[in-house]
This record gives sequence, C-alpha cells and structure tokens, in this order.
Amino acid sequence: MKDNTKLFKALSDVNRLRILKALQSKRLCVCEIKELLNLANSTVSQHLKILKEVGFIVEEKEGKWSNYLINPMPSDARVNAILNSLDFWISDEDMIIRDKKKIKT
Amino acid sequence: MKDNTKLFKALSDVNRLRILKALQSKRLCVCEIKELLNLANSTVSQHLKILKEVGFIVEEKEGKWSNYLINPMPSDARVNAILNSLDFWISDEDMIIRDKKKIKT
DNA sequence: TTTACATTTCGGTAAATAACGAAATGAATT
DNA sequence: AATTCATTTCGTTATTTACCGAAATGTAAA
Repeated sequence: MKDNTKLFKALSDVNRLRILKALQSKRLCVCEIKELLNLANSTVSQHLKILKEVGFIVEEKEGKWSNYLINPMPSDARVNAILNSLDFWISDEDMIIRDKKKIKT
Repeated sequence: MKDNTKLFKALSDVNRLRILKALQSKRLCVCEIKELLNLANSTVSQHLKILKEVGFIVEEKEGKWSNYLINPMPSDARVNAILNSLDFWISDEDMIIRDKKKIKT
C-alpha cells in the first residue's frame, strides 16, 4: 500500500510541484532550483530525491553539476500519465508563471 | 497553489485510498467504514471530510445514517479522471482485496 | 420532548514531514 | 594529491497530519 500512496505523496508538496513545472521549461541543476525556490540546497536535494525515487525526474551528471530533467520514459504508467499532461494535473497559477519567467532569464 | 496540492494530499493516505476503493463496491456509512478500517469514527469522519472537500465522494443523508459514495459527477476534471480509472491509479493490492471481500459479507 | 443511535467537533498526543546549517562526500581541474 | 565547487547526508527543530476519547450535535422514533 506504501506504493500506492508514494506517488501522491511526492505530488503533495508545493515546492515539488514547482520543481516539476520548472523542469518543463528546461533541465536545471540543484543550484538553479535552489535559487528559484529560495530554499537551502539540502532541502532542494531532498525534494529532488523524492521526485527521482518515484520516477518523475532523472538525474544526469555533467562534470560537477547534477542536472535534473523530466523523466523521458517513466516505467510507472501513472507517472507517465501525469507527465504527459502535466498542465492538466498541475495548473499554471501565479507562482508557477512567475517561476517560468524567472527561468527564461 | 494550495489547490494544486490538495488533490494529491487527499490521496496520500492509506486509509483514504482504502475508503475510495471500498466505495467502488457500494455506498457505505461511517460506521461500516469504521469497522472496515478499525479506526475511531472521529478519525473516519475526518478522512471522509477530506475526500468530500476535494470532491471524490458525496454524502447522502438517510435517516440517522450518512451514506458516502463515489461522486457520480465531479466538477474537477482531475478528480473525474482519477475516479474514471480508479483501478489504474490505485492498484488492488492485498489489503484492498481483503477489504472488498469483507464488504461482501 | 425524551430516548436512542449515528455522526461531527474539540482538545490533546504521537508520528510524519519539511526545513535549516554544518559536516561529509563526489568529481573535475590544477 | 590537493583544491574547489556542487551536492548529499546528518542532527535538530518547527510544522503538519493522523489518531483517539469525550463531549456536542443531529435525526428519527418512542
């Protein structure tokens, strides 16, 4: 049953939703996400770990940076369903729109 | 943003998932759910409130009983999507199968 | 209107989750 | 190998969530 709730728990936090939506624009490293959310990077790291464990995102090491991106081929069908229509599941409200603008710069 | 997480938070608890799946079989009153989950009815009542607020279930008063059932026409498209393929989103593992058997008797 | 039963609200406690800073680890460059 | 910078892990604290029993509320029948 753990498994059933795990997916939803991953999506139950504002900051994790912001991360997912931000990664729609482009891949980001921990330090960029930290900047965006204004959180300690240990905190960001934790959030990323949770999203990664469920399969929403994947990590790609590049030199000293870890880049995170939306998982291009999730094995879990539910994760796949959500990622395929992320805008349906997580609506673009103010904060997220602001995040996206910030990412462009 | 509250709104975005609220739906997922509602689905982040084992007992609430069990309730949803149990209601697939048939409408149930608080006392029956209490029996099924082995929780105090104040606790069950809280869980039902949360599921109701998001629109997963509706209440129908009948005499001294409140019956709860899967919302037949949810206004939120995401709630609708989940309820329409509940077995996809919440897999039938052991505990839920046991619950369903218990409901039959 | 009293009784009986179901449900909800209230107050408080235990457990889970999110946050931080500091220390530890990892990886590429010097 | 030492340095540097990014990230992760650790220990702690604050907040949120789940749970209970008791008291309050609601509803139908006596």
